[in-house]
Amino acid sequence: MAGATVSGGSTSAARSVDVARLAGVSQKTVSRVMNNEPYVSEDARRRVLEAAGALGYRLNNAARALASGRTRSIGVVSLGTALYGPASLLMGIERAARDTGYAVRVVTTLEGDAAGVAGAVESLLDQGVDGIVISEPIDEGELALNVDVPVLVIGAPAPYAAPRVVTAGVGADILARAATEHLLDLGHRTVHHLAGPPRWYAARDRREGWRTALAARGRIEPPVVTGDWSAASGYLVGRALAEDPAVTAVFAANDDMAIGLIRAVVEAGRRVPDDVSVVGYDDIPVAAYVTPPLTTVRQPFDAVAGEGLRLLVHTIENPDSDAVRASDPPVELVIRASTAPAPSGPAQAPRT
Amino acid sequence: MAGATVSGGSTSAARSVDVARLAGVSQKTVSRVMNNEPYVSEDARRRVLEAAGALGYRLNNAARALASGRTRSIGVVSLGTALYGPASLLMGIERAARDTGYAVRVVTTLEGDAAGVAGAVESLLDQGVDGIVISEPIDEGELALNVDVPVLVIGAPAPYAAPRVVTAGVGADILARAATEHLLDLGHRTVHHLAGPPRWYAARDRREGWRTALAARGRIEPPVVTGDWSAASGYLVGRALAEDPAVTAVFAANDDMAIGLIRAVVEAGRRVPDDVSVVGYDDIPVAAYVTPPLTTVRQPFDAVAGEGLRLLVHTIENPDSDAVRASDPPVELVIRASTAPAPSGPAQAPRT
DNA sequence: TTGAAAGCGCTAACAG
DNA sequence: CTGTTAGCGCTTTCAA
Repeated sequence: MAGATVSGGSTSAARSVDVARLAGVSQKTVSRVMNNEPYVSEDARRRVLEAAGALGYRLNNAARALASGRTRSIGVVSLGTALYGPASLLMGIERAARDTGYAVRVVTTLEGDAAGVAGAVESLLDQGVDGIVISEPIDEGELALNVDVPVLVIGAPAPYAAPRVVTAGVGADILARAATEHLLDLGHRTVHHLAGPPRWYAARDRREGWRTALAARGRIEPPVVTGDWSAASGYLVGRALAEDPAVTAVFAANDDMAIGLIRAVVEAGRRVPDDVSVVGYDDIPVAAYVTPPLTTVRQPFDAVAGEGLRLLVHTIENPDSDAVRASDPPVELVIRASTAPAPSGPAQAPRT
Repeated sequence: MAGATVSGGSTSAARSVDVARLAGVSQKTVSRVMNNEPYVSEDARRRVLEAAGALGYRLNNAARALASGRTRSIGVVSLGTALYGPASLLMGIERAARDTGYAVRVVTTLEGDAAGVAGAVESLLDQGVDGIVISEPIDEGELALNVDVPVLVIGAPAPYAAPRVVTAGVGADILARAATEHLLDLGHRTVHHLAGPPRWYAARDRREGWRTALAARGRIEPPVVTGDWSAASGYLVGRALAEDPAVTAVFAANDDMAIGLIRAVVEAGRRVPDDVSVVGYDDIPVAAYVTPPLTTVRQPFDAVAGEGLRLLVHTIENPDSDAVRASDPPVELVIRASTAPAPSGPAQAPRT
């Protein structure tokens, strides 16, 4: 094909034999040079590099993959939204992958996607990847992935029956617990929870952390209200919380919902944090600047992506190594102005 | 390789010859079936599909690419941040690409990246792609991309000297103009501008639109202050604006900076929108829920990505077609509560 | 409608 | 240190 579509004198892409000819070496030597292999004389190396430059030579990746059986690329399954968490993770993964010399293929899923994560993984496998990253997955039932490449699951306890799985970024429960305790320490009788979609592992973790904190202090556990991560949902389902005078402290499963909730509270005529304290989760870039600045939990997405990818690549390149779990990254409660001591008095000053 | 390394009974991945043997047809017929080519009897097709299923057969993409000269994948150069605009575009591109049957490879750049966009493009070309999307690029000087695949540039007037370039999503100036006029219509004497980094085409477009609107009504053009798209920068550089009593209306180049600016205004003891009106750009998901809800310009990222990608694929598959420019997508000014009539009198007064 | 033969451009052994 | 020989698993002719 190459060259066949070119009508004029335009030269089709140079191949390694062309470089070899020009450099006066064998094709194999060109291959050695391009792959930075040892056992090439400095002189030969120089000549090859020169010839390659002159010809604009570029290794053909398809041929390389076919011959070697390795694609040198990893596939990422990411949620197809611009939500801060998934997007940050995706960017972090790409950067980390590039550092390790792997290219990145991406497939996104949407919630309610018929094919779902399994379909995305299939598609990645069709494309050809040496490893797969599943970022912030949803529980779609015990998924038996028939995968022969290592899989990294970020933000979920590896619900996949795949051969070699590494996990990273699990442990949101600890932070959710810290967030809840912060509110309790402020004197609130109990803490309400505005949860994420129950099928998300991330949502479950945070809910568990909240529940644990409450249980540890013997507080009553109010019914959970559930949103879909969006500020809009935080606003909608938050209206009920906002109007309930018993509610003085809420831990929202992410910052977007926290912001929506705050709006609902404000519109209900109550003040944040004077009447209602709110804690978010993620520390999105605007969190420090909204009104009031949001107390929240900061996740080190880059660190999670980086360490997870390092482990994945290790597993790819050392097929016999055991599956591992990345160490939990340092997380941090960022206290700003959306939380304050519980309103004093009989519990709440009724305002309508 | 396949089979050669397998010592025991472990089966290595099935190849098309294996399927052919099982189905009792030639390898070429398997190829025809897998590619949905015509001229295969229904019976043969069925037998092949059956055998493929039984063997868990999967077309080898590397071999396919090598033999056909087409990779069926497109590369995306995206800014490596979770900023709403770039992230939305990336997700939209992936979705659109999948709809057209192309896989997606991603390379991110960071501002101040030594290699920059050119380096990212190189890396994509090394990986092997049939087309390239450059999303929201930065002006790094007239870039002569030595590229032999079609390029789609989103959000910039194609500063690339590449053979076949399509552009999409250019035209922010019109909306920036509408945003500015909205403020002028509200009775503000003039409108200040909190701009994005000057090297971003998106930032320039918005600034031009603002400038045009001002000029058209003969208003004075106040000095521009510049941020880096982040809420933090909006807050920092916004403090000067916030404290200047002459400032009653500001058009910020994106919502994050608008939010940071509002915080600065509030901290300066002035009210939004009573004393200062603020308009953002992007309509990020929290824009409707921050305090006050933000008047902003909504960009249809999905539509831009979708149409741009359609054109790119068309150009890939019809090499002789002319380079085109996607039609400008419908954009929209969303009026919320961060804008109000100019404070009357020499000082400021409450609004309606 | 089907199949045989000939590569695509590279890496993997194995010799020199 | 360098080259030779075989494929990798497909798609592409071209012939039947």
